[in-house]
Amino acid sequence: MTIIEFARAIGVSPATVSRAIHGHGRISPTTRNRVLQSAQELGYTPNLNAQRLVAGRTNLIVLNCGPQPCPLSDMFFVESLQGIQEALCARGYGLLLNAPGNSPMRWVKALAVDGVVLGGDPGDERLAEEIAGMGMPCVVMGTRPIEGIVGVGSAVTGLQRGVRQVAQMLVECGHRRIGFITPCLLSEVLVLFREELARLGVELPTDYTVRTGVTPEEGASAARSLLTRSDPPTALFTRTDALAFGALTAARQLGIRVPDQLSIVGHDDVPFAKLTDPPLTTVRVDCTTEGKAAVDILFSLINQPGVPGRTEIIDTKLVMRETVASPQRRR
Amino acid sequence: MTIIEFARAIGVSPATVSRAIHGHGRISPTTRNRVLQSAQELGYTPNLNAQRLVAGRTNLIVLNCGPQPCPLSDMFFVESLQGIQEALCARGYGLLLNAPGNSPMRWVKALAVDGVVLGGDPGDERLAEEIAGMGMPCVVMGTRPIEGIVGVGSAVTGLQRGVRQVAQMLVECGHRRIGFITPCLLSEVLVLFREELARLGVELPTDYTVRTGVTPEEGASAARSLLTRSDPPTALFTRTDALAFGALTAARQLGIRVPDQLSIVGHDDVPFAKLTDPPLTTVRVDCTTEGKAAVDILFSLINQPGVPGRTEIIDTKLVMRETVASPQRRR
DNA sequence: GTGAAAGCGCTAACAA
DNA sequence: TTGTTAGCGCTTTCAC
Repeated sequence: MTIIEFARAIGVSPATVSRAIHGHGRISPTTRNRVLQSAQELGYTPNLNAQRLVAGRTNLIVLNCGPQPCPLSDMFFVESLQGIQEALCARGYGLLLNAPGNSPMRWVKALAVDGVVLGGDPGDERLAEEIAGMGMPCVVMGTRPIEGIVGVGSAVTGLQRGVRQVAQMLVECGHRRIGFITPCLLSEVLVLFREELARLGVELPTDYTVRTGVTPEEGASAARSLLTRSDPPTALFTRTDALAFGALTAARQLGIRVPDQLSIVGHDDVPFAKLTDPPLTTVRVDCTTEGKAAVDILFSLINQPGVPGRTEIIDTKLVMRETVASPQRRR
Repeated sequence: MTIIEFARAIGVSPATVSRAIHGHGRISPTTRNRVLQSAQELGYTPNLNAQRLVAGRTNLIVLNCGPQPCPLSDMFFVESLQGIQEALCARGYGLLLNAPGNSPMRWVKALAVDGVVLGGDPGDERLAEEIAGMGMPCVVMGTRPIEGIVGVGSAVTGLQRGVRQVAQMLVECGHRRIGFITPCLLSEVLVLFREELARLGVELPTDYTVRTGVTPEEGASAARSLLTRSDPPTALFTRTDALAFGALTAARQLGIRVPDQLSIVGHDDVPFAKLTDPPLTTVRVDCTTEGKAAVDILFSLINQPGVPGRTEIIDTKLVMRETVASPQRRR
């Protein structure tokens, strides 16, 4: 049913119907109520596409997520989604999910959305500029903000707090020989960790850091190489929980008790982290808040175009569970 | 830039531009190429909202997912998404994600989508009828199909195969006293499992089945209650992997070696199932295929309205890992 | 093979 | 307070 048919059916003009539905424009409460009730009864709902065409707004946001599947980013993805949907919902907005591998520019160019959230992949920087260049607001998530560009905001994870807390906690517990395992070539977490340890007077030698893959198996072998040294570390910090799972396995196989003889700390707090045996002490990344912040920033950009978006940093934090204790002599 | 501005800029009529872009209608290859190239150069893209208004089609599907967050359905959700996006993408369609807690009718009534995929929650049956009643095609996922309704199709997980395989495999291994743990009041899996065991001549007594919560902790205590009996089961089958994780922990705490002294089989094959120690033997649910099937069925409904949609059943299957062995005497 | 013009369903400026 | 009407940007008959 179109607005004309509906208006005719209840004996008013289309304009009156529109006014009744939107609430603005002068209209008598009586008419308004009558129209609203009739709409209910006759099941009239405005055609969203027509509304969008005339309004030049879609009340839609597109989320661009990286090339899935990756078990890790999957988790981050789902959690972000919670926050994004919540914030969107509160404003009557809908969420379009861009297909992995496709460019979100498709939606931007066709004016099919009012803004875009970039999930935080390498390459997002260039993408953000391009999007903003077309006058479409955009916000990046992930780990490194984009600043100073008109129409681009950032809601990112601040890795520093959690990593510092790990360093402090480990040192306070009495650990001095600490190992670090990462899948990255250049790990920001490693840099921060080493920095903070140094500040606390503890050195993290290069040969106590090992670079490996992303699977637990690879984490296990990395841990093994560290733990079978003549002067093994008393604690292990891994860049991801998956690697920590492997470390846990390696320790068990070597007959090293966790946490008594070896402390292990993961990073990311994936759902399974609390299910390991013992439950993994790790660093929580609050993607839900990050998603919510991203949308909040996006809306401030939508409502006030022409300015650089702000940057919000969501700090990580240490979650104490049961894989850390003061070091004891092995054997 | 509108089609009129663009057409004027390159010295043709809007109609010609439209024909060039869509490829149908009579148009000379020369003009077509010229228009296409100019569009590229000048950056003209048709306004999607206008296209949708005039076409009466949106090239958009809405996915309705249940009330999140639930760690389990989250996994299913992400996996389904892969299949859904893939199938959608292949047809040039986009995906709208309905916010949890909101009714997808919002999009249906406003003609903002061409079809809907229901994630598979209780209540979907009524919803499906309502949606189809408005002439909008719809497909349910999940575990129980909806059949015989015009405009409604189903792509569901068939639990039977995997469960049968578990029963057969366990019995073949020599297990006769088998325990079952579930969070459900009425578990279809339990029914199927008991049935198949009976067929194989093995009884599953009521007091070897325990109903508990969804967390691993609850799984652990359920397992403990079974394992501390005077005649404990030699194998445990749990309705979910999370419960199996708990069973694994319980066994370890009781000093029972898995799989030598106790076999454990989970269900769902969540990502972490392969990360347990030892890796969990479980039943795989192929949500990606299910999502893909759902979209395929939805499109057949979109292209041929007025008929009941077909039902596709995606069978589960046993994934052998390392938590099952032939039973040995404990102690 | 190409252009002119009518409408898709809605909103908002303007009239009444 | 309400109705009339001119677009929003596009596609698609229908002439040419």
